[in-house]
Amino acid sequence: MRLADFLPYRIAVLAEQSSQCIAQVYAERFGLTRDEWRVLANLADGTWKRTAQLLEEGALEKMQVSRATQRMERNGLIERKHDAEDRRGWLMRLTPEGVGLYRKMVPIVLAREAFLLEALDEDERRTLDDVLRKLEQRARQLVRQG
Amino acid sequence: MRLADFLPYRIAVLAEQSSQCIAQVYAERFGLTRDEWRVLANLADGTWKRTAQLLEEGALEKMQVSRATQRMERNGLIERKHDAEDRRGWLMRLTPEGVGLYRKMVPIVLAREAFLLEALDEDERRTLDDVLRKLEQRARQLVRQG
DNA sequence: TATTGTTATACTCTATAACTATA
DNA sequence: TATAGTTATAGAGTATAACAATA
Repeated sequence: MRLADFLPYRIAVLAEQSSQCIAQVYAERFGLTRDEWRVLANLADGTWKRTAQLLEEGALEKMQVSRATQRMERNGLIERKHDAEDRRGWLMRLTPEGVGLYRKMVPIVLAREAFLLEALDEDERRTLDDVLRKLEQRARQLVRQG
Repeated sequence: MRLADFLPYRIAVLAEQSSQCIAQVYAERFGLTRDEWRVLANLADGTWKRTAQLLEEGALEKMQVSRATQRMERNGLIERKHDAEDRRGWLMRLTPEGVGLYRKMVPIVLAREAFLLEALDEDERRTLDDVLRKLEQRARQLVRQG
Protein backbone atom coordinates (compact mmCIF):
# COMPACT_ATOMS: atom_id res chain seq x y z
CA MET A 1 0.00 0.00 0.00
CA ARG A 2 1.29 3.45 -0.94
CA LEU A 3 -0.16 6.25 1.15
CA ALA A 4 0.17 8.68 -1.77
CA ASP A 5 -2.24 6.52 -3.81
CA PHE A 6 -4.64 5.76 -0.99
CA LEU A 7 -7.98 7.36 -1.82
CA PRO A 8 -9.06 8.56 1.64
CA TYR A 9 -5.64 10.16 2.11
CA ARG A 10 -5.79 11.88 -1.27
CA ILE A 11 -9.25 13.22 -0.55
CA ALA A 12 -8.14 14.47 2.86
CA VAL A 13 -5.16 16.30 1.40
CA LEU A 14 -7.25 17.85 -1.37
CA ALA A 15 -9.88 18.91 1.15
CA GLU A 16 -7.26 20.59 3.30
CA GLN A 17 -6.03 22.61 0.33
CA SER A 18 -9.39 23.49 -1.17
CA SER A 19 -10.88 24.38 2.21
CA GLN A 20 -8.01 26.70 2.83
CA CYS A 21 -8.66 28.41 -0.52
CA ILE A 22 -12.09 29.36 0.78
CA ALA A 23 -11.03 29.99 4.38
CA GLN A 24 -8.63 32.63 3.09
CA VAL A 25 -11.75 34.52 2.05
CA TYR A 26 -14.25 33.98 4.86
CA ALA A 27 -11.75 33.85 7.71
CA GLU A 28 -8.85 36.09 6.75
CA ARG A 29 -10.75 38.74 4.80
CA PHE A 30 -14.13 38.66 6.53
CA GLY A 31 -13.42 37.32 10.03
CA LEU A 32 -15.93 34.46 9.96
CA THR A 33 -15.41 30.96 11.28
CA ARG A 34 -16.11 28.01 9.01
CA ASP A 35 -19.37 27.32 10.82
CA GLU A 36 -20.51 30.93 10.49
CA TRP A 37 -19.70 30.85 6.79
CA ARG A 38 -21.80 27.72 6.34
CA VAL A 39 -24.73 29.22 8.23
CA LEU A 40 -24.46 32.44 6.23
CA ALA A 41 -24.46 30.54 2.95
CA ASN A 42 -27.43 28.46 4.02
CA LEU A 43 -29.49 31.46 5.02
CA ALA A 44 -28.64 33.30 1.83
CA ASP A 45 -31.95 32.43 0.20
CA GLY A 46 -33.58 34.87 2.60
CA THR A 47 -36.02 32.45 4.27
CA TRP A 48 -36.45 31.79 7.99
CA LYS A 49 -34.80 28.51 8.95
CA ARG A 50 -34.74 26.34 12.06
CA THR A 51 -31.58 25.09 13.70
CA ALA A 52 -32.34 21.58 12.49
CA GLN A 53 -32.30 22.74 8.89
CA LEU A 54 -28.97 24.48 9.36
CA LEU A 55 -27.50 21.30 10.84
CA GLU A 56 -28.46 19.18 7.90
CA GLU A 57 -27.65 21.61 5.16
CA GLY A 58 -24.34 22.65 6.66
CA ALA A 59 -23.09 19.26 7.88
CA LEU A 60 -22.75 20.70 11.39
CA GLU A 61 -23.52 19.60 14.95
CA LYS A 62 -26.24 21.30 16.96
CA MET A 63 -23.66 22.78 19.30
CA GLN A 64 -21.74 24.30 16.43
CA VAL A 65 -24.89 25.86 15.01
CA SER A 66 -25.89 27.12 18.43
CA ARG A 67 -22.58 28.89 18.93
CA ALA A 68 -22.26 30.15 15.38
CA THR A 69 -25.76 31.63 15.35
CA GLN A 70 -25.36 33.26 18.77
CA ARG A 71 -22.20 34.96 17.64
CA MET A 72 -23.76 35.97 14.33
CA GLU A 73 -26.72 37.48 16.18
CA ARG A 74 -24.38 39.48 18.42
CA ASN A 75 -22.54 40.66 15.31
CA GLY A 76 -25.77 41.73 13.64
CA LEU A 77 -25.60 39.24 10.78
CA ILE A 78 -28.78 37.33 11.62
CA GLU A 79 -31.96 37.80 13.61
CA ARG A 80 -33.58 35.05 15.65
CA LYS A 81 -37.10 34.59 16.96
CA HIS A 82 -38.80 31.72 18.73
CA ASP A 83 -40.71 29.40 16.45
CA ALA A 84 -44.38 30.02 17.26
CA GLU A 85 -45.24 26.44 16.36
CA ASP A 86 -42.64 24.94 18.67
CA ARG A 87 -41.33 27.36 21.21
CA ARG A 88 -38.31 25.18 22.02
CA GLY A 89 -36.82 26.04 18.68
CA TRP A 90 -35.64 29.15 16.89
CA LEU A 91 -36.17 30.62 13.48
CA MET A 92 -33.32 32.53 11.94
CA ARG A 93 -32.70 34.65 8.91
CA LEU A 94 -30.13 37.10 7.64
CA THR A 95 -30.33 40.77 8.50
CA PRO A 96 -29.67 43.30 5.75
CA GLU A 97 -26.09 43.44 7.09
CA GLY A 98 -25.86 39.67 6.73
CA VAL A 99 -27.16 39.86 3.18
CA GLY A 100 -24.67 42.59 2.41
CA LEU A 101 -21.78 40.56 3.74
CA TYR A 102 -22.90 37.52 1.78
CA ARG A 103 -23.13 39.54 -1.43
CA LYS A 104 -19.60 40.78 -0.96
CA MET A 105 -18.26 37.29 -0.38
CA VAL A 106 -20.07 35.27 -3.02
CA PRO A 107 -18.34 36.54 -6.15
CA ILE A 108 -14.97 36.00 -4.53
CA VAL A 109 -15.56 32.43 -3.43
CA LEU A 110 -17.28 31.57 -6.72
CA ALA A 111 -14.28 32.89 -8.59
CA ARG A 112 -12.09 30.59 -6.54
CA GLU A 113 -14.30 27.62 -7.23
CA ALA A 114 -14.23 28.53 -10.93
CA PHE A 115 -10.44 28.65 -10.86
CA LEU A 116 -10.37 25.11 -9.47
CA LEU A 117 -12.85 23.86 -12.06
CA GLU A 118 -10.98 25.47 -14.95
CA ALA A 119 -8.53 22.60 -14.68
CA LEU A 120 -11.26 20.16 -15.75
CA ASP A 121 -13.04 19.62 -19.07
CA GLU A 122 -16.80 19.12 -19.44
CA ASP A 123 -16.62 15.34 -19.11
CA GLU A 124 -14.44 15.48 -16.07
CA ARG A 125 -16.78 17.92 -14.35
CA ARG A 126 -19.79 15.76 -14.99
CA THR A 127 -17.99 12.65 -13.81
CA LEU A 128 -16.72 14.45 -10.73
CA ASP A 129 -20.25 15.38 -9.80
CA ASP A 130 -21.42 11.75 -9.93
CA VAL A 131 -18.29 10.45 -8.26
CA LEU A 132 -18.52 12.79 -5.31
CA ARG A 133 -22.12 11.80 -4.79
CA LYS A 134 -21.39 8.09 -4.98
CA LEU A 135 -18.31 8.20 -2.77
CA GLU A 136 -20.05 10.26 -0.14
CA GLN A 137 -22.94 7.85 0.00
CA ARG A 138 -20.63 4.86 0.37
CA ALA A 139 -18.44 6.55 2.97
CA ARG A 140 -21.50 7.46 5.00
CA GLN A 141 -22.66 3.87 4.84
CA LEU A 142 -19.26 2.60 5.97
CA VAL A 143 -19.09 5.02 8.90
CA ARG A 144 -22.57 4.04 10.04
CA GLN A 145 -21.84 0.35 10.08
CA GLY A 146 -18.56 0.96 11.94
CA MET B 1 -24.87 30.02 -4.90
CA ARG B 2 -26.03 26.78 -3.26
CA LEU B 3 -23.69 25.49 -0.58
CA ALA B 4 -24.68 21.90 -1.36
CA ASP B 5 -23.31 22.31 -4.90
CA PHE B 6 -20.21 24.26 -3.94
CA LEU B 7 -17.18 22.16 -4.80
CA PRO B 8 -14.92 22.98 -1.83
CA TYR B 9 -17.81 22.27 0.53
CA ARG B 10 -18.59 18.96 -1.15
CA ILE B 11 -14.96 17.90 -0.98
CA ALA B 12 -14.77 18.88 2.68
CA VAL B 13 -17.86 16.85 3.55
CA LEU B 14 -16.64 13.84 1.61
CA ALA B 15 -13.23 14.09 3.28
CA GLU B 16 -14.84 14.16 6.71
CA GLN B 17 -16.75 10.97 5.96
CA SER B 18 -13.99 9.08 4.21
CA SER B 19 -11.39 10.06 6.82
CA GLN B 20 -13.68 8.79 9.50
CA CYS B 21 -13.97 5.46 7.71
CA ILE B 22 -10.22 5.03 8.12
CA ALA B 23 -9.99 6.62 11.55
CA GLN B 24 -12.40 3.99 12.82
CA VAL B 25 -9.63 1.54 12.06
CA TYR B 26 -6.41 3.29 13.11
CA ALA B 27 -7.86 5.23 16.03
CA GLU B 28 -10.68 3.16 17.47
CA ARG B 29 -9.27 -0.31 16.86
CA PHE B 30 -5.53 0.36 17.05
CA GLY B 31 -5.19 3.48 19.19
CA LEU B 32 -3.14 5.54 16.73
CA THR B 33 -3.54 9.22 15.95
CA ARG B 34 -3.91 10.32 12.35
CA ASP B 35 -0.32 11.55 12.29
CA GLU B 36 0.99 8.27 13.68
CA TRP B 37 -0.98 6.36 11.08
CA ARG B 38 0.53 8.47 8.31
CA VAL B 39 4.05 7.96 9.64
CA LEU B 40 3.46 4.22 10.00
CA ALA B 41 2.21 3.96 6.43
CA ASN B 42 5.16 5.96 5.12
CA LEU B 43 7.71 3.82 6.91
CA ALA B 44 6.04 0.61 5.76
CA ASP B 45 8.55 0.06 2.96
CA GLY B 46 11.09 -0.79 5.66
CA THR B 47 13.72 1.86 4.79
CA TRP B 48 15.27 4.43 7.13
CA LYS B 49 13.71 7.86 6.55
CA ARG B 50 14.44 11.37 7.74
CA THR B 51 11.88 13.68 9.30
CA ALA B 52 11.87 15.80 6.17
CA GLN B 53 10.76 12.83 4.07
CA LEU B 54 7.95 12.03 6.47
CA LEU B 55 6.76 15.65 6.30
CA GLU B 56 6.49 15.64 2.55
CA GLU B 57 5.07 12.20 2.08
CA GLY B 58 2.53 12.53 4.88
CA ALA B 59 1.43 16.15 4.32
CA LEU B 60 2.41 16.96 7.91
CA GLU B 61 4.19 19.77 9.75
CA LYS B 62 7.56 19.17 11.37
CA MET B 63 6.04 19.55 14.82
CA GLN B 64 3.44 16.92 14.10
CA VAL B 65 6.08 14.49 12.86
CA SER B 66 8.26 15.24 15.87
CA ARG B 67 5.47 14.42 18.30
CA ALA B 68 4.14 11.43 16.41
CA THR B 69 7.57 9.83 16.09
CA GLN B 70 8.46 10.44 19.74
CA ARG B 71 5.30 8.73 20.85
CA MET B 72 5.79 5.89 18.39
CA GLU B 73 9.31 5.37 19.69
CA ARG B 74 8.04 5.20 23.28
CA ASN B 75 5.43 2.71 22.16
CA GLY B 76 8.01 0.54 20.44
CA LEU B 77 6.69 1.03 16.91
CA ILE B 78 9.76 2.74 15.46
CA GLU B 79 13.45 3.10 16.23
CA ARG B 80 15.35 6.33 15.73
CA LYS B 81 19.05 7.05 15.33
CA HIS B 82 20.94 10.20 14.56
CA ASP B 83 21.80 10.64 10.92
CA ALA B 84 25.57 10.16 10.73
CA GLU B 85 25.80 12.55 7.79
CA ASP B 86 23.96 15.36 9.56
CA ARG B 87 23.71 14.87 13.27
CA ARG B 88 20.96 17.49 13.62
CA GLY B 89 18.55 15.08 11.98
CA TRP B 90 17.14 11.66 12.71
CA LEU B 91 16.67 8.49 10.75
CA MET B 92 13.68 6.37 11.56
CA ARG B 93 12.31 3.00 10.62
CA LEU B 94 9.72 0.56 11.85
CA THR B 95 10.55 -2.01 14.51
CA PRO B 96 9.28 -5.57 14.02
CA GLU B 97 6.36 -4.55 16.27
CA GLY B 98 5.65 -1.62 13.96
CA VAL B 99 5.75 -3.88 10.93
CA GLY B 100 3.42 -6.31 12.67
CA LEU B 101 0.94 -3.57 13.49
CA TYR B 102 1.05 -2.28 9.94
CA ARG B 103 0.43 -5.75 8.53
CA LYS B 104 -2.62 -6.15 10.73
CA MET B 105 -4.04 -2.81 9.65
CA VAL B 106 -3.38 -2.79 5.92
CA PRO B 107 -5.90 -5.41 4.80
CA ILE B 108 -8.60 -3.70 6.82
CA VAL B 109 -8.03 -0.21 5.47
CA LEU B 110 -7.55 -1.50 1.92
CA ALA B 111 -10.87 -3.33 2.20
CA ARG B 112 -12.48 -0.06 3.20
CA GLU B 113 -10.92 1.78 0.29
CA ALA B 114 -12.09 -1.02 -2.02
CA PHE B 115 -15.62 -0.68 -0.66
CA LEU B 116 -15.59 3.01 -1.55
CA LEU B 117 -14.22 2.36 -5.03
CA GLU B 118 -16.76 -0.38 -5.75
CA ALA B 119 -19.25 2.40 -6.34
CA LEU B 120 -17.28 3.54 -9.42
CA ASP B 121 -16.75 1.97 -12.82
CA GLU B 122 -13.38 1.80 -14.61
CA ASP B 123 -13.84 5.10 -16.41
CA GLU B 124 -14.88 6.92 -13.27
CA ARG B 125 -11.88 5.62 -11.36
CA ARG B 126 -9.46 6.73 -14.04
CA THR B 127 -11.09 10.13 -14.28
CA LEU B 128 -11.12 10.49 -10.50
CA ASP B 129 -7.39 9.87 -10.41
CA ASP B 130 -6.70 12.67 -12.92
CA VAL B 131 -9.24 14.99 -11.35
CA LEU B 132 -7.83 14.67 -7.85
CA ARG B 133 -4.36 15.41 -9.16
CA LYS B 134 -5.50 18.45 -11.15
CA LEU B 135 -7.66 19.89 -8.40
CA GLU B 136 -4.97 19.49 -5.80
CA GLN B 137 -2.45 21.25 -7.98
CA ARG B 138 -4.82 24.17 -8.61
CA ALA B 139 -5.87 24.42 -4.97
CA ARG B 140 -2.24 24.49 -3.89
CA GLN B 141 -1.56 27.24 -6.39
CA LEU B 142 -4.52 29.26 -5.12
CA VAL B 143 -3.49 28.92 -1.48
CA ARG B 144 0.05 30.00 -2.27
CA GLN B 145 -1.00 33.16 -4.06
CA GLY B 146 -3.42 34.02 -1.24
C1' DT C 1 -40.81 10.88 28.86
C1' DA C 2 -38.66 12.79 24.69
C1' DT C 3 -36.88 16.63 22.06
C1' DT C 4 -34.72 21.36 21.05
C1' DG C 5 -31.28 24.05 21.89
C1' DT C 6 -27.77 25.85 25.54
C1' DT C 7 -24.02 25.55 28.62
C1' DA C 8 -19.95 23.43 30.91
C1' DT C 9 -15.97 20.99 30.70
C1' DA C 10 -12.19 18.54 29.32
C1' DC C 11 -9.63 17.25 25.52
C1' DT C 12 -7.35 17.46 21.16
C1' DC C 13 -5.38 20.17 17.38
C1' DT C 14 -3.18 23.99 15.51
C1' DA C 15 -0.16 27.94 14.99
C1' DT C 16 3.55 30.63 16.52
C1' DA C 17 7.63 31.26 18.04
C1' DA C 18 11.51 30.45 21.11
C1' DC C 19 15.00 27.21 21.84
C1' DT C 20 19.04 23.39 21.22
C1' DA C 21 22.29 21.25 18.65
C1' DT C 22 24.51 20.95 14.85
C1' DA C 23 26.15 22.81 10.23
C1' DT D 1 24.40 32.77 10.24
C1' DA D 2 21.25 29.10 8.79
C1' DT D 3 18.97 24.64 9.38
C1' DA D 4 16.77 20.26 11.75
C1' DG D 5 14.18 19.13 15.08
C1' DT D 6 12.22 20.08 19.89
C1' DT D 7 9.64 22.38 23.36
C1' DA D 8 6.34 25.82 25.26
C1' DT D 9 2.28 28.08 25.09
C1' DA D 10 -1.91 30.03 23.80
C1' DG D 11 -5.92 29.75 21.02
C1' DA D 12 -9.27 27.24 18.29
C1' DG D 13 -11.92 23.44 17.53
C1' DT D 14 -14.22 18.96 19.13
C1' DA D 15 -16.75 15.66 21.95
C1' DT D 16 -19.52 14.43 25.89
C1' DA D 17 -22.79 15.04 28.67
C1' DA D 18 -25.62 17.66 31.89
C1' DC D 19 -29.14 21.05 31.75
C1' DA D 20 -33.55 24.20 30.95
C1' DA D 21 -37.54 24.86 28.44
C1' DT D 22 -41.06 22.96 25.90
C1' DA D 23 -43.60 19.14 23.76
